[in-house]
Amino acid sequence: MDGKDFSPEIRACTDCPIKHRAVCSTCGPAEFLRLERTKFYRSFDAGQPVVWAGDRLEFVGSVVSGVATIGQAMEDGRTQMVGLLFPSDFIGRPGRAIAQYDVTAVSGLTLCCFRRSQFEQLIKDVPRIGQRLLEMTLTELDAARDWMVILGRKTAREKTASFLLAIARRHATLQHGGNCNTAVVDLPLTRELVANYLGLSLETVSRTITALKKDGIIKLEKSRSIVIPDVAALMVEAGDDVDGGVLG
Amino acid sequence: MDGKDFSPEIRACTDCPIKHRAVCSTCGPAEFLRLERTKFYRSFDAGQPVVWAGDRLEFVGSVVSGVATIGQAMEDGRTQMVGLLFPSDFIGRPGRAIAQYDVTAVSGLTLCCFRRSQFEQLIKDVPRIGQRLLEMTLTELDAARDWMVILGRKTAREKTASFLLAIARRHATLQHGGNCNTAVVDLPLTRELVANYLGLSLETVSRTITALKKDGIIKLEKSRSIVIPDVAALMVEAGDDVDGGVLG
DNA sequence: CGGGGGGTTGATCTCCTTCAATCAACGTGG
DNA sequence: CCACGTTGATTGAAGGAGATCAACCCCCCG
Repeated sequence: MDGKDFSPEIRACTDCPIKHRAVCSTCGPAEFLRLERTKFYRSFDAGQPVVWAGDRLEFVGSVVSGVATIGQAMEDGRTQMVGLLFPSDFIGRPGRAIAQYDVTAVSGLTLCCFRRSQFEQLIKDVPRIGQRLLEMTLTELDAARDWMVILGRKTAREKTASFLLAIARRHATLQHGGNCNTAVVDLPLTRELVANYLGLSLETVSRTITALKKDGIIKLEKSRSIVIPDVAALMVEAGDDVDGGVLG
Repeated sequence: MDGKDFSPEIRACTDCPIKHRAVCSTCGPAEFLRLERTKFYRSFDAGQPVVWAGDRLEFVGSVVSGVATIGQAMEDGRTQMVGLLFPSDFIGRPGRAIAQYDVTAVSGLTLCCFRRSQFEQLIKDVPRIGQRLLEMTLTELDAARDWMVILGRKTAREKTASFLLAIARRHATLQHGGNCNTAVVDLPLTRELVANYLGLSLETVSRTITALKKDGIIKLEKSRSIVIPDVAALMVEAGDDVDGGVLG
């Protein structure tokens, strides 16, 4: 319920950068008109909370730009990240008034929001929106389960490699168009947040990245800008099947 | 694609033990008629695979009775359980032909199934089924995220306590009707499978259960039958907020 | 009686955490 | 322009939680 209340200039849905992937991606012109009447934008500065676990959340929305984290804190201060939100990802849950997790803006963040009650009605009126949300939620569930394998069974090195690959899959600037075996990753997170995601200490993350660098698996341009000269080699480090596919 | 092909006696949906919680719980009499025309039952013995990751899965379905696990294996043999399926839980994903995870029957298992193609049509025709599936999937996603916290940040003792509580929440025979602070849990899983769920070794699970017993937090009737004399005390061990609520 | 699955317990080792110091980059105000 | 404080990152040393290897027990069943 914090965050800046001013809206960026209202944008037409047809110009929206996330229209092909977001929850609204199956909408037609008539439905966009309805969305445009009820949607509103919210922006958050880096570090600002979008909502705390346990608070009421009266809106749902899509990330238009920026990155946010979904996390949970234990009383003694331990924290675990349980999701990472990139543009087109969805925040909030229809049918639930109380947030289950902390959501925090990592970088500057802009959301395209709807009042929860209105969105619930929207789902009833426009089944394809509900279908799209189901599709997205099933994908999220698979991602969460993949993450459970990483958290439960992988070593620090495998965890770190897996993380770099996951970011690469969503964010990478691919080089060498041909085989696409080289990638450049700009980490949106600090070492501490990466550790938080991987269930490690930040020191271990730092050491592991250094080790991967020493072994020639990655190169650091800056501490947040990482070159992967051989994606397949990194996949081996991640302990995944290297089933031929590059950046899955 | 294994499993016994004979069906148990076909059951009327109105007599079905899971009709109040399963994906069909929002259906009316007319919709039940349609389900009854297309549904079929499948049974699996304890230990049998329902489907392997990577295999085609041409049906979706609900657990009618028994328990199944969702898991993933790494090439070197490490495995991590990513879900536990009890009666009324849903298996399979509309829109996906290839299973993402291994599903295995833990005890004798009976599923109420639909051909995937037919179920996809069903969702289009009957929006409330899709809505119910969305609801269930969102709940699963929250459960998966809670599990990520357990896997990433909790100690062996906290993990074990959390697991016992989770089973208690779904399975417990409550005693002392008044305050409901005592519960009896019948573990559906071996120590090995519990370890698999918690991202631990089976030895650590065994030691931790012994330790909890020595500390009076739990009592063992048999190795699979566990008495929780004071649920609140176990919640403290789990490292969760003991926000008053008993068995959430 | 033998065999096997499930469970417990012990000894050792190792990977990761913890605590701590140091460093690099960056901005700010004197 | 340079001291400084701050934030993020790296590196080192020590300790511990849990894995691993291995023995043993218990109970059921053939």
